[in-house]
Amino acid sequence: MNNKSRNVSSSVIKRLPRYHRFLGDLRSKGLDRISSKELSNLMGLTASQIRQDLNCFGEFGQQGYGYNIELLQQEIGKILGLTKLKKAILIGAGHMGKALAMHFDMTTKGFNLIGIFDKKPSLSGQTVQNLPIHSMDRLDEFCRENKPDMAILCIPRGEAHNVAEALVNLGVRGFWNFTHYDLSVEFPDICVENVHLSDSLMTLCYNISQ
Amino acid sequence: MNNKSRNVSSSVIKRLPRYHRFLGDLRSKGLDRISSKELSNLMGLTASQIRQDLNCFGEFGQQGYGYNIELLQQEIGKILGLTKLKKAILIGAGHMGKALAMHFDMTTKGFNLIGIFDKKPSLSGQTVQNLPIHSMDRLDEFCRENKPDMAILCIPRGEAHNVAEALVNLGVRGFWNFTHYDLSVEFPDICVENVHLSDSLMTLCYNISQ
DNA sequence: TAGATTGTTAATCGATTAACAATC
DNA sequence: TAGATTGTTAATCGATTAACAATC
Repeated sequence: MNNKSRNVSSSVIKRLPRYHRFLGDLRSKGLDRISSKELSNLMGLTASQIRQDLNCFGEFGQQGYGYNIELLQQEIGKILGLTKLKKAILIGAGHMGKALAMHFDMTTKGFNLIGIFDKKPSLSGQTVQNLPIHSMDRLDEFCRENKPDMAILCIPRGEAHNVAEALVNLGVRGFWNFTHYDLSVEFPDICVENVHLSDSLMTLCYNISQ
Repeated sequence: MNNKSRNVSSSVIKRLPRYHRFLGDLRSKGLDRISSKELSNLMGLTASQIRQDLNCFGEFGQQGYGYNIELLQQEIGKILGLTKLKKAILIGAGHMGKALAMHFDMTTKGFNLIGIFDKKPSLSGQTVQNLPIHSMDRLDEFCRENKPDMAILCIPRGEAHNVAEALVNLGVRGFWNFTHYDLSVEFPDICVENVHLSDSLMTLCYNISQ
């Protein structure tokens, strides 16, 4: 990785996946190069911002030419860490959990799903995407053996605290958090990415109401 | 509604649902009042920010006392527009769509789900939460009759553009967008709230990789 | 070479934090 | 009244945009 400076602001980081996606689109259209100006028009940003963002990590362009699309996408992938797959487990195999396990390709986003857990005994033994659903009793043993890096929390809010605490103690360093529980206040050193659907829908509600 | 000034920044708006949630928690613990200082500790913010945020909309506190929890939650609910239910339709009844329709209470977030559509003929006639799944052929007629305000897009990315365009022409003013397609560039006047799961997971990947 | 476009510095804008008078 | 805490103004900080010299 090519980080110039260590601390890149989270505003910049959150734009990287979107750059990655747009560059992928351009690539699949068979295009080779693009200027920051053209890309900015496409994405609804300023060219300045794109250049600033990229320069947090290195010099990927060429004066007078622009950026090589394939190269730039690969570089952003490397920066994001997509190339080195990390191990993820899913806690909670309800509708949301199953939907993620079955229809969401995590391997192109840096993760390998290696285990699924649910506290409901009736689910134990079922398989989703060739992975058996384990009982929660086996979580401890499984984590000690397989050392997952990240856990996807698709459980009711009331269970989030205890499950998260157990997982942190078992070495899990990040959560993809679908519960309505705020893990980041409690575990400031752990990486948490929240998918707070309620918050998102309420924000939409506000905007539509205006 | 009590908006002092018209244009409240989106940074502020995006914090409102979280305030609403924390106030609900406090309420369910039977508490009556809280100061901005106490709330800031709980939420991991500064007291200043909380007071600044709230003062975009009115004066809800009392010097020397703090804020009445129940009252403040209600006020924030009103500001967000949760009290007046808007009509939503769901496009795409795959795993994600079904999970939302079955396990996500939209009525507490300002929306009423009034229709479900899927292009797959085999799903037509099935019901989810007492709502029949309609064929996409019926979308036009349904919208003219029922005038939905918002559409939840749980469809493949390739279909997003056409479906969204049709819905905008039918009067839909907002999208809860689960596709990996950027609607906001194309429809700048329409409210779009994106749930880009891929982007979210990649961001987590970056943070874990550091 | 001339034109285009980068990388980077400087200027602007907006958001967060600090401070404090007003007041319950 | 004295203590607490708001609402609000001023100061700071960070992020975005503009400008331009460097250079392909």
